[in-house]
Amino acid sequence: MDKMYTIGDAAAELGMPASTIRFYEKNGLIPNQQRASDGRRLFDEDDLEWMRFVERLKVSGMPIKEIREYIRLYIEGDSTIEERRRIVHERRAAIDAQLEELKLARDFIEYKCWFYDVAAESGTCDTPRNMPLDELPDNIRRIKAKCRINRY
Amino acid sequence: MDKMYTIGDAAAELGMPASTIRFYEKNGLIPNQQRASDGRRLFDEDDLEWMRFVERLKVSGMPIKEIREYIRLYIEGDSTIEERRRIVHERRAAIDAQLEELKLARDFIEYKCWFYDVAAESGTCDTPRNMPLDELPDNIRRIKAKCRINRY
DNA sequence: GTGGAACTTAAACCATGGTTTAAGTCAAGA
DNA sequence: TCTTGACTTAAACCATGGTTTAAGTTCCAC
Repeated sequence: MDKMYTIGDAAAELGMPASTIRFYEKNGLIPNQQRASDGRRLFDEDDLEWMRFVERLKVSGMPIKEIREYIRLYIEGDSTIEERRRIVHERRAAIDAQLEELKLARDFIEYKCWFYDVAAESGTCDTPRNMPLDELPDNIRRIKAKCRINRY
Repeated sequence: MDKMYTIGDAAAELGMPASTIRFYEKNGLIPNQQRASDGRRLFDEDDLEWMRFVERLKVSGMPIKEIREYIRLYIEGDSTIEERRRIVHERRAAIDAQLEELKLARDFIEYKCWFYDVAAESGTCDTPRNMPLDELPDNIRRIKAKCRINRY
C-alpha cells in the first residue's frame, strides 16, 4: 500500500494533465510534496486523496487562492480549527446557493427542451409559443409560471 | 407596458454593471437592440426577459461563443429549429452532469463541516479523525463510504 | 447657457486558471 | 554508447469574461 506514483501516473489516475499538477504544486495546493533523490515528484495514496479533495473544492467554485489559504491553515495545525470550520461552513452555503441557481437554470432549459420538441414536431416555433396554458403539460406550466417566461 | 429602459435602468433591473451589458451586446448576446435617435441603447421588457435567459445559460456554464451561436440561429428563424433543439438538449445534459458533480462536492463539504464541528468542540482534529465508524452519525458514515474518505 | 450626470466608443487593461515552450537532466533498453 | 521517453525548471503564452480608461456627446436642472 505504499506504492509511489510519478507525476505521469498521478495525472493518469486523477484524469488531469501533468502540467496542471505542477501548476497546483507551484501554487501551494499540495502539502508536503515528496521528491525522489533526482528531483522527480513522488505521490502516495494520501497525496491522491488530497488532490481529489482539492478537485471537489474547485468544483464547488472555490478560488485557488482560498484553497491555498485553507491548506496553509491545515498545515498550521489544531490552532486553526475554528478558522477552517468557518471556511467549510461558508463553502457549504456557497454550494447550496449554487445548487439553487443551477436548478432554476435547469427548469429554464427544461422549458426550452419542451418548446423545441413541440416546435420540431410541428415545424414552427409558433405552435409552442401560442399554445394555450391549459394545453401545456403540468411541469411546463409550472416552470413557465415560476420563471416568468413570456415571450421567449 | 411599453416602458423603455436606459442601460443604467436595465443594469439596475438585472443587477449587473452597465459595462457588462455593453460587453454582451458587442458580443452578439442581445438581438435587435434598439437605439434612441441620439445613439443611446433602449431596452424593453422583452430585452430584459431575453437577458435573464442569457443569464440562465451562463449559470449553466454555457460559453459566450455558444450563446452567440444560439442567438444567431434564433434570428435565422424556423429553419434552425432542429439545431436549437439539439443545443438545448445538450445543455440540459450538461446541467445534469454539473448537478451530480456539485452534489458530490456538497457531500464532501458536509463531511468537512461535521469534522470541524467535532474538532472544534474537542479542540483537536484527532477526535473526528479517529472516531470509530459505529460512532459516526449515519449521514456522515454514508458519505465517508461513498466518497472513499480515509485520511483527510 | 452652464454644470453635471448619464450616456457613447474603441482600446487598453485585468484576473483567473491553466498550457506550452525551451532548455536541460536522468534512467533504461538496444 | 546512444537514443528515447519521462521527467525538471522558469518563463512565455493563451482563452475567457469581463472592467476600466480616455475622449467625446447629450440631456436636464438650475
